[in-house]
This record gives sequence, C-alpha cells and structure tokens, in this order.
Amino acid sequence: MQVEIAGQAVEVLEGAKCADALSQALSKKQFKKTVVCRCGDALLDLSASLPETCTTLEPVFADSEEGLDVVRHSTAHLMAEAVKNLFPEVKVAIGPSIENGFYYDFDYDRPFTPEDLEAIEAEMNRLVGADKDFSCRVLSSAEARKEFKGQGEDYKVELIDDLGAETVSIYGQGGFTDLCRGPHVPRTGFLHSFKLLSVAGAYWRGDEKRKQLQRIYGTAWSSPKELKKYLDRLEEAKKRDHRKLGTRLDLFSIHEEVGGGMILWHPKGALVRAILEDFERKEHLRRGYDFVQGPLILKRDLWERSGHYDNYRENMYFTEVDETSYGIKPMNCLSHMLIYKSRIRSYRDLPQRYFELGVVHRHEKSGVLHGLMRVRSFTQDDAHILCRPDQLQDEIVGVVNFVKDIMDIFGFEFEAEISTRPEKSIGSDEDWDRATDSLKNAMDSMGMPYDINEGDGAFYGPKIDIVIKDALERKWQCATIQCDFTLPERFDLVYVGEDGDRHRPVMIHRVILGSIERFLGILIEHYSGAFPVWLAPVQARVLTITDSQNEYAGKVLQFMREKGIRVEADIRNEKLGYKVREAQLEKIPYMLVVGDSEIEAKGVNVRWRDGDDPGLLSLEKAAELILAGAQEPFKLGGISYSFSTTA
RNA sequence: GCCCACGUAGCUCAGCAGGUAGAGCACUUCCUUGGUAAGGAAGAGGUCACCGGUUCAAAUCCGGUCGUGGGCUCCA
Repeated sequence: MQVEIAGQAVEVLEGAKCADALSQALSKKQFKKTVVCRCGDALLDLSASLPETCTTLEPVFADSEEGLDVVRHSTAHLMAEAVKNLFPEVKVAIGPSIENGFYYDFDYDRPFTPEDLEAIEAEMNRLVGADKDFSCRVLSSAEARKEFKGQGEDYKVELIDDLGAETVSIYGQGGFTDLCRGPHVPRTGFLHSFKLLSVAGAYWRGDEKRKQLQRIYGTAWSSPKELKKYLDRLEEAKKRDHRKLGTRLDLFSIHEEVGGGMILWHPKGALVRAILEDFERKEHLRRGYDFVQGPLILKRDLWERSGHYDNYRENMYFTEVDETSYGIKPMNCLSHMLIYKSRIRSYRDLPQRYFELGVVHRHEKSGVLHGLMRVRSFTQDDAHILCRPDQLQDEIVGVVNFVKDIMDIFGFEFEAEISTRPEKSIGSDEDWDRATDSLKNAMDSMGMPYDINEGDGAFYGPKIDIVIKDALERKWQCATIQCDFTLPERFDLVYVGEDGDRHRPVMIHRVILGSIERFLGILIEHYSGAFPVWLAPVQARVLTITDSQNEYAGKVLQFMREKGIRVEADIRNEKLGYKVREAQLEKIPYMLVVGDSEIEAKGVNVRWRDGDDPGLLSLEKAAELILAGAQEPFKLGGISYSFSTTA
C-alpha cells in the first residue's frame, strides 16, 4: 500500500509496523527521537500495525508538545512499575501527564519518605537501563477486570467498571501491567530525563470523602538538557517568591501571634497598595462608576435573607453586639444593594455602578493559606452594577474591556473561562440563556478566547473567570464577572420602567484585580520586586560620597519631592559602592549620586537600576527623566457605555 | 480540614552518634571621608516554636499543640 510518510510517498507492506514504515522515510537521527506516530487524528504506538485506512503517517518527536506528553505519560507508568517492584503491596491508582511532568497516585499503608523517592528514582533508572518494551494488549473489559481483580488492584477495577467500554488497553513492560489508552514511547530507554519532585496527599478521584492516596510528582523532558533547564527555571522562580521578596524588600509580614492569613503592611508595601488603589479609583471614575462604602459588620438577619447564611456560613465570622448577632462581611454586595434600595430608581437611573475597595473576611481552611495569595482578610476592588436586562450585554462588554485594559497595563497574559448553569440553580431558562449569551457575546465581540466550563456557574447566575499565573506558573483567579438574578429578587430591587410599572434589574458582581493582596503578590513575582517606576514605593535615592555632600543631598531631596517624586537619601557613612549595591538590591529605579563634582555642576549623576546610566544631569533634567518614567499608565476603554438619555 | 515535610539570633543557615549554642548579613559603637554591587575593629542579640515524656543530662530521642512549606479539597 502507498502511504505518505513525513511528506514522502512510501510503499509499505500491508500490516507493517508503524516503526518499520517510518524508518523507511526518516533519517536515523529523526527516527531516534520519534516516540509515537500520528495517523489522521489518532496517535499510535510505533509497535502498532499500520491501519488499513491510513494514508498519511507523521512522526511525533519527543521534543514536540504531543511527544512530551507521551514521554511524561510513559514515565508515570515507569514510576508505577518501580514502586511496585520496591513495594509490592502498594495499590496503584492513576497517573496522568501534567504540565511539565507527571504524577501517580498510590495507596500504601505507610508514607513514602524522601529516601523512598530516591530509591524509586534509582529503580526507574535501572528499568530505563534495561530498555524494556512497552507492549500493548487489548482485552475485553471483563478479562481485564478479572486480571486486575486477581492482582488486588481495586482502583483499576473501579476505573474499568466506570469506563463502560467493551475493550480496554493494557500496557506492560514485562511483569508490570497498567490500564491505559496510551500511546507510549517504544521502550523504557526513551525515558532518560526525569526527576521525582515531591510526595503529596491527594483524594481518590478528587473526592475529599474518599481515601487519601499518596501522590508522587515528577518532571520529565525530552533530553537531560531540557530537564536541567526546567530545574533551573524552578530555582529562578523560587527566588521571585513574593513571600521572600516581601521580607527582603520590607513590604509586608505575617505574624503567628496575629493569625494566619492576616497581612501587616509595612510602609513600603502600604505605599505600593495605596498607589495601586489610587490608580484603580481613577480608572473607575473614568469609566462611570460611583464610589460607595459600607460597614464591615452587618446584622445576621440580613445574611440570612441574602442566602449567605445558608450557603456560605462556614466561611464567615460572626460577632455579637448588644445581644444581636452580626456577620463580618465576606462580600460587599449587601451594602451596595441597600444603597440602591434607599430610594425609588427610574429606568433612567440605570445602570448604577457601585464601586468599593471593600475589606472582606473569609474563614479559609488553614491548609490553603498562602502568603498574599490566599488570606483571610483582604480587600476586593469590588463593584456591583445594577442594570436593565437590555443593558446587560453592554455592561459586560464594558467590564471585560476594563479587565483587558488593566491586564495589558501590567503585561499579564490571562485565560478566561465561562461557567454555565449548574444543576442546582435558580432562575428561568430564559434569564440564564440571556445572561450566558451576553457573557459569550461580550467575549466574542472582543475576540477574546475562552473555555466553557459546563455547569460550574454560581447557583444564581453564569460567570466569566479570569486567571493569571504566578512565578511558578500556578494559576490564580483574579477578575470574575458574575450575573445575578437572585439577590435583586430576594431584596426586591426594582426600577420604574418607561411603562410606569416596576421591573427587576439584573446585578453584575465583578472584580478586576480580584483581591489587592493577591494581585500584589502576583505583581511582586511578575516584576521580581522591580516595580515599574509609577508603582515603585521609592522611585529615587540620593547617594552621597562623603558627609561633605549632606547639605546638598538635602537640597536635592527637597527639589525632587516638590516635583512629586518619591525620593529618599542615603547619607550613611558608607562607601558609594556599598550604597549602590543596597539600592540595586532594593530595586530602586533611580540612584542619584552626588559628590563634589555634582555640587559644582549643580546636578546629580543618575544611575538606573537596569540598563544604561544617563550620567550627569541637571536637577531639572533628572526630575523630568524620572517623572517621564513614572507616568501612570493610561488606557482608554474604547467602548461607549449606554446611558439612559433616550425617552 | 486532610496527607507529607519542616520550625535554631531580624534575615540566610550550621550545629543533632544526647553533655545546656555558632557563622555570614543586618543592628550598635569606634576607626575610616572612600566615586557606581559589600573598608576595618569591637559589641549587643537566642528560655534552640510551645507543652509534656524518656534520661543523671534534650536544641538533639519520643508524643502532643501551634505555625510554615509542598500538594489535595475549596477559593479572590
């Protein structure tokens, strides 16, 4: 039969192995790094026979995205075999490839130690050295079930039962067998660049009510060089950890005696916060939001009415005042709704956009607290938009635009996800469809890609979630845009329509940065602590050579401050090199060196924290330079909001 | 909340075959007045997270509590 292989027409025997077919068309070097092959949509093992229907065959190399996935998957099996060899009583569960590596879950009656990991890695290397085949058998589900049952592999049996398939593939490297749909690298010798990283607890099938298994994480690459690159990258990322930088740059601290998840902001950290918050206030005003503010505690009755008491109680703190129970707010919506409700609203008043930098408290489980990223007391840049149903779409576009502008300013790539109606939900299908369509249309109209997360919406409405990554590429949710029909109903929010009747407004809950704390945590890692000049708590530091310049340094300080530059002076009895080093480590954007020659020239010698030094400049020029760099990013939304000025 | 690991000076860490603590940086004082990433000397600073147990003796071994880290579940 004639098959097009890697662009060449090749004559192959009927029923030939993929490997044989490929080796006819590929160079030795290419063939050596081929892990599987692709025929149409299907990925095949090299040991598989060429399907009769196959007309084109492409090699998949180890260093391609698909190839890496195969390598990682195969390494997971390899690890499972090593674990079974060393600890025969272990039951294996499941082991997929993940970003940068793989994991495998095991059920064992004692915890794996770091020494165990070393032993497992050594055993894996031994298996690699043996260069065994990854052979594949296809069994009927019943046969496979019997086989795994006989081995006591209960987790595999459960998986087979749940698959509901007639046949399943069984992979083995001689002795060890595993259930998997494949495909895999041809032989264990292909797996030479991996490292086991950690052990963690993980619930069987992600269900916290089921048994907690031991998950071993590892990383795997196509070559030792790639592996090293990744491990180096991990090291680099650790250096950017916002918790380390937060201490080193004196931004914030967390104290055991205060409580987990509670942040104490030091002068520099608090200043960065203030700058970020000011920026947000300006942006919100510019986009037609109104500022509001509510109290931190509201009567418990109100939380019962909103449904939070029933649905969110375990996450709330309560306190008592004069024998009345109060809930400490975990969200800001209640105050905002009561402000809306404080007088009759006309359709002409809508949309109402209430913005608040609202401090909320949530009782997060102790095990999830994480630096600034997951805390118990935080500030949301929260807004609630109350609008007519016909305005919903425009409002969502406005919010999405807002999110995009802000993420662009900070240089974040983000992923978006739209969550649709869950089984347990309230509201009419019509409302849900309309809101979901509005969300999709808004994203489509801006050409923004998104994933659909079926059935993951809030019980009161669908939502868009925006996710950005920290230095270790862990994903954190920041912005979220949620449509809500329930709370306006529960609180009987209305507006008087053109027809004189009362109508129900729709409410959008939305945050842009999400939590100021989390966003700053991500920003610190994103910039490695070197904030852009407009955000830097200290924009410039005056460095003297000897104490004979102290008086002049004071003048420079005064001059720069009057220009609105955040500046300080280092007049300590230290050498210049020492002062430069410190300023550099503190990532201060501009150093203004003053010595006798600068006094004479009535200027400063400017050193930038990265790149070329501007050198000797007059005070005026130096201030201009810093101010130019310090300009607040400014971005116009580019969409026109609908105002109710018709009628 | 669950699994595992860890918890020594403000920070980074050493000490741990059990014999009541040490370095570097930072801090204080003194000397040094020195041009772009660390000048020198001296000093101060720790009930070795906390509580119990084993032992003649515990930072070191064991148990518990709290906290932190990596994950899981959950989430801004």
